[in-house]
Amino acid sequence: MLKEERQQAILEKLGTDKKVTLVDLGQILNVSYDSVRRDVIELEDRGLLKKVHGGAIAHSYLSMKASKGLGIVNTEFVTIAKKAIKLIENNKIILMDGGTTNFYIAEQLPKNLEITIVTNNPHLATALSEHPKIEVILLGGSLYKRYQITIGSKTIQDLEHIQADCYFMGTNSISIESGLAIRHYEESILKQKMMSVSRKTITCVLEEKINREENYKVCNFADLDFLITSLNPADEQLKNFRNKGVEIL
Amino acid sequence: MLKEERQQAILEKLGTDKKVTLVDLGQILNVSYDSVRRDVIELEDRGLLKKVHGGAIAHSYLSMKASKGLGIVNTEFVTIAKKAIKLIENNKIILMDGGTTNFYIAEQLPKNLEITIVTNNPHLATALSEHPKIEVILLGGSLYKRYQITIGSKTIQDLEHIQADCYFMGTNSISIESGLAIRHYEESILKQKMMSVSRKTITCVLEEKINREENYKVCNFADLDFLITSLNPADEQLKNFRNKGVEIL
DNA sequence: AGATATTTTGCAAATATTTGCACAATACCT
DNA sequence: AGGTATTGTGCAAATATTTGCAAAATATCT
Repeated sequence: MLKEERQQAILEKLGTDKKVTLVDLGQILNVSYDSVRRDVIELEDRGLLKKVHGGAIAHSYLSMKASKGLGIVNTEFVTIAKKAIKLIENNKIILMDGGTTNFYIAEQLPKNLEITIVTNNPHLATALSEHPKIEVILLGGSLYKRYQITIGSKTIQDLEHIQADCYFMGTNSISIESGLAIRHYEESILKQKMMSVSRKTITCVLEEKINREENYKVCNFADLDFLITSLNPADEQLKNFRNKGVEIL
Repeated sequence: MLKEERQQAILEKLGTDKKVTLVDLGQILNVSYDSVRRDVIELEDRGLLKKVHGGAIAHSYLSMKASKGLGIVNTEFVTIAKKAIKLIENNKIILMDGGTTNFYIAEQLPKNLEITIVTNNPHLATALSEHPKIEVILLGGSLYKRYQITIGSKTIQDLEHIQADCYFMGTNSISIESGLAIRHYEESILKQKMMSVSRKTITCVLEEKINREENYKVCNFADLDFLITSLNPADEQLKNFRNKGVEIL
């Protein structure tokens, strides 16, 4: 029995049952416990299920899809999150601001990761309650309702005392000429501050945001350390971004 | 049965019933009392429910949302919120901390009220997005997952620059002898700080919390300015609290 | 095709987690 | 106040996981 065949079967099983134990899987598929365990680990790495002690359970969005019949998972998020998570190591201090992509990455972080996440996004903060080992620091300030983040001089002041290892910056647009830019002035200032207190800056962008331009510039493209997209780093669309001292993943 | 499966079942049960006893859970899920007990503790640590003596109840914010949907709201909350809202005037700066009662009051605030709410409760902050005229300031700090509030020296530091008109303090217990006390040390210190930066302190307590005692004292009863309960101010239960310089509503 | 790498698989010992139980301490109820 | 129920702890058995290793299967190269 091929590995892919097994893994497909595991996902199908989870699609109907929502949960399986590794022992069951081993018997059903007629392979060793170890093999199914390794399969499950691989599938978890790809973000296709959630591994738990003794078995696996369907990912919320998979069961969503099955039960409610809505929402095709944006595979872009899955790809981006997987790449992003590779950059995160134990005991690091990670800065994350608002945006859907960051929220998704945070949710997908491995449960055993022991890191500190500093964020100005209260939704992201409370969502991380699911991760017992992650310490969450919420940045204070005025709540900007439209984007559901805190903002303003208080938020910037909170950052004074922080030295983060890396900063996952959400962005609305990225281009070679205009760099990274967003739609809100105060937020652009805040992002600059966040960059300045972080050793590395990483941005994860959806395809639709590449080569777009917005009003308030945050930084030049070359100021980044990593660019993560759902595309293959060799993709044509990323041609202009190469050889600028930014690692493309 | 997988641990996660059990925990999910517990949350689902709570979603519909609002409360469960550990004994019931053990029988329904067909596992030992100890296991469900440990599950409930874990879930509480993640802020997903509230553990009570002998069982668990749905977490404030979840149960609040769920019960509103069903049109069932604890009438105590309604009574308390009406009294509390009378104390709030336009252009005031209001400090509110964690707790179900404050959450309910915040949700019930008139939509045309133009005030600023300062809070260390991210759920309350984001819920106020529904109120376009209310400015929301979120206090930063470490997120204490169990109670879903920010806490610690950062939070206290954020308060340094604030002078509030009134502070709605959540509490776990109130009695004449022991004053107001709660279960968590750091939070008790924070509440003291909040009192010190507010002109008036108001506490809203459910009937069940009257004459109870907890571990960490926040202040004496007489240090309050207003006490709000669902009872008639002339009620027998409040007898001891009269003539102490605290206005009872 | 045949030889050589690479990946996959199953196994076993060392670790770690989960679970149920006992018992003392505490909280609750009438 | 006293009896019962509930908690917090420590413990030991049962289960799971990790890791290294070697055999089998598969892919790669000349």
